[in-house]
Amino acid sequence: MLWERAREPHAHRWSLPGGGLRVDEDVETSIRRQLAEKVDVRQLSHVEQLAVFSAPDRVPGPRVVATAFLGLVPSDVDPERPADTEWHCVDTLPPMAFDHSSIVQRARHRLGSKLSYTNLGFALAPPEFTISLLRDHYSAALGYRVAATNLQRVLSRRLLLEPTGGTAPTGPSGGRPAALFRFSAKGIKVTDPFAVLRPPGSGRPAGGSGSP
Amino acid sequence: MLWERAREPHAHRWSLPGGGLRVDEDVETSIRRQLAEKVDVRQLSHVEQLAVFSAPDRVPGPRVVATAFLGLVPSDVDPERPADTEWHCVDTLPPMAFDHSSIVQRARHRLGSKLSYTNLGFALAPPEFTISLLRDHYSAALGYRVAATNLQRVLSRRLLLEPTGGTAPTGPSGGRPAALFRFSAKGIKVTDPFAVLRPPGSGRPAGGSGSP
DNA sequence: CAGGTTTTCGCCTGTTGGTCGAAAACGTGG
DNA sequence: CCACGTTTTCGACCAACAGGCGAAAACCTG
Repeated sequence: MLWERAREPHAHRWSLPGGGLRVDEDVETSIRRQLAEKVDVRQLSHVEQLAVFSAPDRVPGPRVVATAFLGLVPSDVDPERPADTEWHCVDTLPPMAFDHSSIVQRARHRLGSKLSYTNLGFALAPPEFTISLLRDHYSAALGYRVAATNLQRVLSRRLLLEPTGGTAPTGPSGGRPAALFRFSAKGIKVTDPFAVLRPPGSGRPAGGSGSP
Repeated sequence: MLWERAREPHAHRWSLPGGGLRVDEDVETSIRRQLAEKVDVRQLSHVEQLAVFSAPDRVPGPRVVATAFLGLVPSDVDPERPADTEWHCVDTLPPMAFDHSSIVQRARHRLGSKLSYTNLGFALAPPEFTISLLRDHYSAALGYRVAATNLQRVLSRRLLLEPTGGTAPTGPSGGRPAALFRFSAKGIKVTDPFAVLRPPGSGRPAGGSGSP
């Protein structure tokens, strides 16, 4: 979500929402306050620090150091917003102000990396969703098509998918109605990658069928 | 590596190296400059942004926002350093100044997370090393014992291990001399987790043995 | 009710990683 | 100089995991 700058510098170019840090708030409080001036922050399903951008010449004039955040909103909500802000596709970005273009690139990269190893995918989906919707989100974020079969199996194994029993309304061209799922709170909370080198005891001893 | 503060506030408490950002440098340049006042920065094998710490009261007096970094040094080097600095074990830290204790915790967590999914392990090892040494480093950083067999297989599959042909001197209690390896530059450079949901084409089609 | 569409499920395959045991290569002490 | 302990290395086995169909299920339209 970008907004179009009205004043110099970089007038009429698109910009990420943000602003100055006050003396009595930390950076996360600040970014939520900045965002609240544009949209309803309660819709935010995920917020995390991305990185500090601090090149001396990244902004003309006095020195400005930026702490960039990655924020996600479920795909079914379109928060009320002022006239100068608009949603943009990350693949077709307009000319952007300052170094905001590289910030977006970094955010996209981070999202893709974390998607398949964490629960972050659920931050993109509404409370109840179909596997197909989830598949579309994953495909878009990762840049390649993922199979619905694998997605469901992987997430089910981690006890993250819980069927609601309901089914989604069928599409305009027919087809079997998709089952609805929700994010199971009893599932594994994953904010870090799973370890490839696991602790001992997570495997099974080989049953020695026994050559003599 | 910590240094003992001589002056108030928090005199005689241990502190992470750091200092103010100059107007003509970015944060990474700055942290390298700060560190250069203590040790030989050329020994640093890895440097990455960790997080911003910005609680309004994290430092008494005027507001200070910190960008924390994670820096690694190979285990065989012990850089020259002034008298007021010292290496400490992360499990037994002394009373620390400001919020530096939580910064260290965060860094330790990050190291463990990234270790098994990236090439970061090599930043901890000397140019030539044995599998046992690598195993010890991984075990220490992850907090549990990893098997040398698995470690070697996992890293070999990623084409990261390259035998030098030499062997390490045998220990005081005998034992087979360990083969030496080096980090292969032709291996896969991994800074992000491997994707669990892989792109299509990475699996193999099922050979239909064919029920009628 | 025949055709098209979308979802769902089962089965197969290749790969990965944990475990274990045996063999190899070294030092030491009797 | 040879049995013994020690450490590393290698091969084999097994379970879990993830990708790839293809058939069946469930819905709509005409």
